[in-house]
Amino acid sequence: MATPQTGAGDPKRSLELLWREFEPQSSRPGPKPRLTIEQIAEAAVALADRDGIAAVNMRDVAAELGVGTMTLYRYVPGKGELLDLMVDIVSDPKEDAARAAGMGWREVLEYVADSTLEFYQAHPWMLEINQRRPVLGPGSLAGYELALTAFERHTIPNREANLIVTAIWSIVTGTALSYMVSDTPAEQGGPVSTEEEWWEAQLPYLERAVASGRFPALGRVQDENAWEIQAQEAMRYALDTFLDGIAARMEASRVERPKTT
Amino acid sequence: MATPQTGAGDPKRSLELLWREFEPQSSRPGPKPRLTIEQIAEAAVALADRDGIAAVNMRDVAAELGVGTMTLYRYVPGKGELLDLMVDIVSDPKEDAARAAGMGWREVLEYVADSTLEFYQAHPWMLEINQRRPVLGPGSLAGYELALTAFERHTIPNREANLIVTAIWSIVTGTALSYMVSDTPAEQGGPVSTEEEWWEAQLPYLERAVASGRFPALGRVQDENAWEIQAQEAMRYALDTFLDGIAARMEASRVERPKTT
DNA sequence: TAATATCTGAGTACCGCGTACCCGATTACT
DNA sequence: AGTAATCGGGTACGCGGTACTCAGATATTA
Repeated sequence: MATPQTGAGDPKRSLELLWREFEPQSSRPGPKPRLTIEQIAEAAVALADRDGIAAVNMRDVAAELGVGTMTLYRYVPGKGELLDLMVDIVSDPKEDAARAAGMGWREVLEYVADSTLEFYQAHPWMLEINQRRPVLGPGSLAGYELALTAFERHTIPNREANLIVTAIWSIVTGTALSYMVSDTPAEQGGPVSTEEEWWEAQLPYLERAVASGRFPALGRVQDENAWEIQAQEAMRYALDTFLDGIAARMEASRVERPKTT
Repeated sequence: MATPQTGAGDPKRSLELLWREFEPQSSRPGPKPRLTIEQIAEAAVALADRDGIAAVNMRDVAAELGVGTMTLYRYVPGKGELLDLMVDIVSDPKEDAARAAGMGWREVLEYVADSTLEFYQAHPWMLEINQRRPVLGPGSLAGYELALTAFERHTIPNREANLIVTAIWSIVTGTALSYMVSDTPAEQGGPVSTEEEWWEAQLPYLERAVASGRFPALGRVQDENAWEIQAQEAMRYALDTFLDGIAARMEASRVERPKTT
């Protein structure tokens, strides 16, 4: 568990946990549980939203809920599985899905991209998590489902639809990673706390590097506000350009073999 | 250090470490160092390439070099700074820069994207690392410099050049994240080791989810080889589409205000 | 209603990892 | 030669994940 990553625990147990709706347990002897899995996940998410993913540990999550540390293990197999659960719960677009109904394909994709960026703003710890081995639960599937609805009334090969959705996810996540250098409160105790201080520390070195002449192209980009770019702007630039390319391609194929609507 | 991320250590000390070329130390009393900073970084990189970033710990890196654990701290302030060093060292495009000379802008950008994908194949642990607070050292700057050379002979506003380079980085990194579900040897001891087993475990749940009717669009994408997509293909699709958009934009601006070459 | 099987909550302890501290050995400058 | 700084590396501590364990509570079954 050194690296917070999805699928770090036993994936079978993660899947059982995420899809627990599939196996409603019958009534059993013994006391009723004091907690629910949802409560634990929400407490962990709240902690992560507030202090970053590094602050999420079993002791503190338990303390947040007013129970002993080991009590959590009655509900969740381990920290790895809890992380998968957190990811799936926040990934659920919930009521967003309804809003996308009736939009055109481009509108839906733009809406998905925008709300994903907002999502990263609300849960910056999602950018700290290594997403290899995604554990697909109801939440993630709902998110993918939402993106796919863009092509509901269009004849796009499934394979291409997948490529498009992945591309958009890449664009949004990539720009979020590049520009959301969030100041997680967790590290405010560290030697350099704010983003501003961060760049300030690097400046003298960058200046010397450019002065050395080893980076001529970089040196030419020193003017104006070339570096003052926000996540929203960078994402929209990449997204718009990409969607222009898609639109051109769709237009071309429509001209090739005309089709009603 | 729970989360392996750049800039986790003291950034000032990281910068001093990365830009150590700026301050060549004069001869000092005491024994000659047995190691060099490069050796340590390379040992750590080799370990990460082989077993993933989670396998990189001070004890094992030291053992790899045949020295005591604490000896490393004579050369490197701490693990966080070592990680920044590893990132910067592998980020250096080295001889790639020469090969890009003379290429057209699109060719350069495609070359950068392709070699970045290969880079992730060689160093999959770079995808496991959280890149917030990038510490800019000579290696990363050289990488950025290489991408910027694409616009050397074109009049593109600096701001836009930045947006394009970032977009390409997002596309490559995003698709790598999505499709390079690498089987890091480190976790081969775990309950599910190969990628195949991984998807196999998820399949029954996905089938039940689709069968439930809650994900109609997903259900429609069940045919053919819609899900069999490789990183290379996904990246090229997104990249080509994006570059098409850029080309169209450049063409439009050239028509607007004609310019020689 | 009584018996029983099972579950809950939580303290204790262990292990892996980063690293602070310390000491003897070594070597350049005066 | 004397001095002072540096090098190697052993020891130990703190933090975080979690295995083990057991007393007490409680829903089901007879």
